[in-house]
Amino acid sequence: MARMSPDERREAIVAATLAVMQRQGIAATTVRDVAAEVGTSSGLIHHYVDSMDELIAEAFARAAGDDLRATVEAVALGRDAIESLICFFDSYARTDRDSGMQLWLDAWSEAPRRPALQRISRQLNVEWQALLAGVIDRGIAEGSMSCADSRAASWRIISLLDGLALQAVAHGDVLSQEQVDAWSRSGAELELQMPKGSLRRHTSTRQS
Amino acid sequence: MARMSPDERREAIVAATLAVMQRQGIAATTVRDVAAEVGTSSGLIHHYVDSMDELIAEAFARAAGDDLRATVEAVALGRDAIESLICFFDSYARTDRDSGMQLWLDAWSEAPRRPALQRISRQLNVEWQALLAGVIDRGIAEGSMSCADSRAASWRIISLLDGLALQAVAHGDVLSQEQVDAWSRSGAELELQMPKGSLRRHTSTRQS
DNA sequence: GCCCTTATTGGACAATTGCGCAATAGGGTC
DNA sequence: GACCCTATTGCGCAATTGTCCAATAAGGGC
Repeated sequence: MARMSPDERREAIVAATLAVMQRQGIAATTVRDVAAEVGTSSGLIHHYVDSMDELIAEAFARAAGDDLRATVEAVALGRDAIESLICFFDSYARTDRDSGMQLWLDAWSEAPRRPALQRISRQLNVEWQALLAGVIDRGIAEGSMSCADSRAASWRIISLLDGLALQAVAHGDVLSQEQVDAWSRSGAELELQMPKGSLRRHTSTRQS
Repeated sequence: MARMSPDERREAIVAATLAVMQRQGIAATTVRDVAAEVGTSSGLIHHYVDSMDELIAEAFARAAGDDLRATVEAVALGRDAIESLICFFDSYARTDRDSGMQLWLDAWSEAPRRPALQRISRQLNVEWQALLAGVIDRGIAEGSMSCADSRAASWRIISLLDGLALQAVAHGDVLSQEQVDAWSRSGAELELQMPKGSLRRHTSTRQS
């Protein structure tokens, strides 16, 4: 294989790891599979990475972090809290849930045995909740949303999103993506005492 | 090891498998670990079970099925829908969430690669939703609950429970069991348009 | 064009996996 | 007490795993 600069190579390895993880699951991701995906030998992987755990954690952090950052940027576009919340749901729905949520499931499952993965997933999850809590607080200040406890509300909404997305991945034939998306939004409307339909899809119907 | 009747032995093997699964996670459960837990040789395990996948699926079905049955019985004790729903939450809270939910996470994660496990988890999950939907429909008929779409409501509440329990397992230091329990109940009250506090804990404060 | 750094190779290594099989032994039946 | 069925053993086998390492070659600085 052609010689590459360390930065490029490392990038390629992380990207390949992510691809294998999405295809085969975290538990079934092996050094040799990653090497084959990059198109190099297995020894090269360990030349750039100390251990498999570290590599997996880094690839997960990349994927999940990108999703979060995209949603943070989407939320920032909203002129008021309601628009931000709509952008939040739009961005959340746009991410590739099937592979994205399966990755999260794998991460939660493997976390007790992979400390690096546990740290990353905890941190990102709290950031998701904090992002949502910020929007809710703004909505309360603007008078467009109302709830007894914004921390409880944000955790409940995040949990609802996780739970519903989880069902869609695990039982795709029972619940459709559209149902999950619609139910997520109406659940948030209920939680924040907003008029029905306030959170209806905003962007054009772009589907991954 | 003492010779046992096939039924007893099979029972012991499934029980041991469950113990190992809860201790080490589904992915890290090996034939030899199970054999050591039973106190026999590894060969004996395969004398009773065709494959590891089958054994894992059976052990999971046992554990998760028992939890579901316990809740079904608890719900049956309620004289009206509200009591039944309280019993539902009481029973749900009483189960050992830490190991129970971790088992579910493992199952969802492994499902794509273990057909037997996928079938069981799908079936049980739908039964949970059906159980809750039945209570809600009764509540609507009795006039004590109200919602636009009972199917949507039951899926949302189930998803909320899953999502919150998941957070408690994955981030036990951020969310406490008590918070999760309280937030689950208040979420259901909101969803079903019931007065605040309607679903407060019913049984004596028994904690696992 | 030489040389030294280092990216890259390809296989060795020990540990672990699920599964199979021939041998052993325990217990119920006659 | 002899016998037969089968529960039980303990090891072997092939495949797979993460990790390591000596050898190779590519490419940039002089």
